[in-house]
Amino acid sequence: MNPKPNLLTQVAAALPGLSKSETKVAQAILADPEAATQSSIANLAKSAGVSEPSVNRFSKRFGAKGFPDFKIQLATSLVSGVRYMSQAVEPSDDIASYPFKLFDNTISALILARDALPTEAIAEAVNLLSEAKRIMFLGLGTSAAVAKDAEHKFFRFNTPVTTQTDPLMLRMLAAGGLPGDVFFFISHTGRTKSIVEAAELARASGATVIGLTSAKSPLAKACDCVLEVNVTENTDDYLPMTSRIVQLVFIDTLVTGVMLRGGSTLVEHVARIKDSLRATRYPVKK
Amino acid sequence: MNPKPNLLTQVAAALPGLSKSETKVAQAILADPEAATQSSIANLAKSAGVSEPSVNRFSKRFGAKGFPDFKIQLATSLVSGVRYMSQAVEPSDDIASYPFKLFDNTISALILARDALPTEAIAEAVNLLSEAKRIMFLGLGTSAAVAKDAEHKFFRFNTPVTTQTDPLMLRMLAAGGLPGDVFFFISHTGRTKSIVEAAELARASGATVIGLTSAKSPLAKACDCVLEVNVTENTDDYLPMTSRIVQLVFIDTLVTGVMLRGGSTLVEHVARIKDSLRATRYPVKK
DNA sequence: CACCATAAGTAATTTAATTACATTTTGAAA
DNA sequence: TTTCAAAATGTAATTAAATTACTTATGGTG
Repeated sequence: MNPKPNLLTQVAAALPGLSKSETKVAQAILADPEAATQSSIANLAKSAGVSEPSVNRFSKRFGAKGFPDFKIQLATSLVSGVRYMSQAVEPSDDIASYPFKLFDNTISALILARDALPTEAIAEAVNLLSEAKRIMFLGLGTSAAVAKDAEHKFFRFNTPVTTQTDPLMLRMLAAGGLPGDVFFFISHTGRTKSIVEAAELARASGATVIGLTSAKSPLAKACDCVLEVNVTENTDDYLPMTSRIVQLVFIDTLVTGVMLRGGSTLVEHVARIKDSLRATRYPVKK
Repeated sequence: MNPKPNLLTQVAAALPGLSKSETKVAQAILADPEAATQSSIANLAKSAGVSEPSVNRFSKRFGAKGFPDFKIQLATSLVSGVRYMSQAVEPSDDIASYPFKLFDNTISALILARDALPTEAIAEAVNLLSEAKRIMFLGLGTSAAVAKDAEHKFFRFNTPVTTQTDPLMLRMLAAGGLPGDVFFFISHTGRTKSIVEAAELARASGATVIGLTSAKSPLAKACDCVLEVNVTENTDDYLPMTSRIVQLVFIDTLVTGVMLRGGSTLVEHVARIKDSLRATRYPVKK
């Protein structure tokens, strides 16, 4: 549950300290780990040129209950990743477990999101954003931080971009939308009244409305283009965590899409802006 | 590329078409896949309430050579992975590749960060934050969004919390620090002058200074407690992306740590605050 | 060079998994 | 509703795999 250094790495690292026949076993495993997970103890013993108990002892040395257990651990370590569907944080968790659970949960959420990416919608959103005369990123609460991040990234392009969290300003902004404006609404639930109403106003005003939200939500219904993020937060007692991370990677995706679409001209423009920050930092000494 | 037929998913998907005892086996596996990879065929048969050959037949139905082979495939599927060290986005990338690259890069960064988590520093930061009389989250640029997110989460606790991005205000705030104040600085590079100077001022004023930054940076040197985030951005031509995601998961970790430390009292407090938001949303219709 | 400690192997034993076969259940047709 | 065949499941025997107990070999040290 805690730091689980890759078993294969561990075997490689332990090599120098191993005895003669254990070295043979280690080499046989390292030579073809995939095959090792498939073979019987007899098989592996033979291909390593040692006896079966040697393989068994080898397995135990690496913390396994026996050879079959070792094979399972090995199989697991061959995939660089995370335990799927890790559990929610519980009151009994301590420093050795909850940070890892949080990372694992986040990673799992990203993997799920990646496996269900709405590429067409992304492509469309990139087009809309690239051609926008003006962009508004709008979110409240947790999503306000996401909107701010989006603003910060899009600010580097040539298009005017703003965020707004005051609900009254939001309404006025939306009501005053014009063709060419892109209103980008961010809401995990897609049910926040001010946001949904603003989206409806914006749409009625003739502007383009994009939503980064969950499918079939009221907000989704009010949008021209919906970027569906379906994340099941498994943290009822605690705070929502993973959804905004997925939202942010969506923002990254859009930024990248706009950059790619803009070509070298835009890349240079952004580079110039980035350079302007150099003077604000202490230089890295060689 | 993307869709990996996850064995666990396959089992879940096949459920409706399974026979009575196969369903039992499937349910037993789905109930605790982790345990299934550890148990013998007899064990699993017992906990599913079926005979051993049923389990064996079940295994074969899912394409395994036998039960041990099934266990290995299952163990593998419990780890959902990413191609380790995926590449940077290139101008030649299109909609079918760059979104996946971005997700993969982010996931890889999180995996690396998880494998190098500074647990002691996290524990210390949790203690400091839990006991703070006042907390300031301070970051500029991209990190401002992270600070905002942190503010939003810590706002739900009992402790006063603020953010600030105006460099002059920052200086004044830092200079006016008092014992019991916690200044939490966020900076990927750890070299932003205003931030480093503010950290030094805050420290001199007697407040506690925590830094979420990269190791050995000027900012790190000015802190009482450093949360090291070492992310190598592999996006020189494009924009920094992954570091702030890792920072955010660190924030999540700290929030969770404070919650756990606060116990049920704090959990209830936060739940009450969360409830207050209900009225702002359209209800979910049944 | 004798001794102990460690390493490795052999063979017996135990445990686990599979197969062959018997029994039960199910569902369709008479 | 009865009957029968096909599918599903279980029982028990068999085979395969892994482990343990024990023996032999190796290497370093007094």
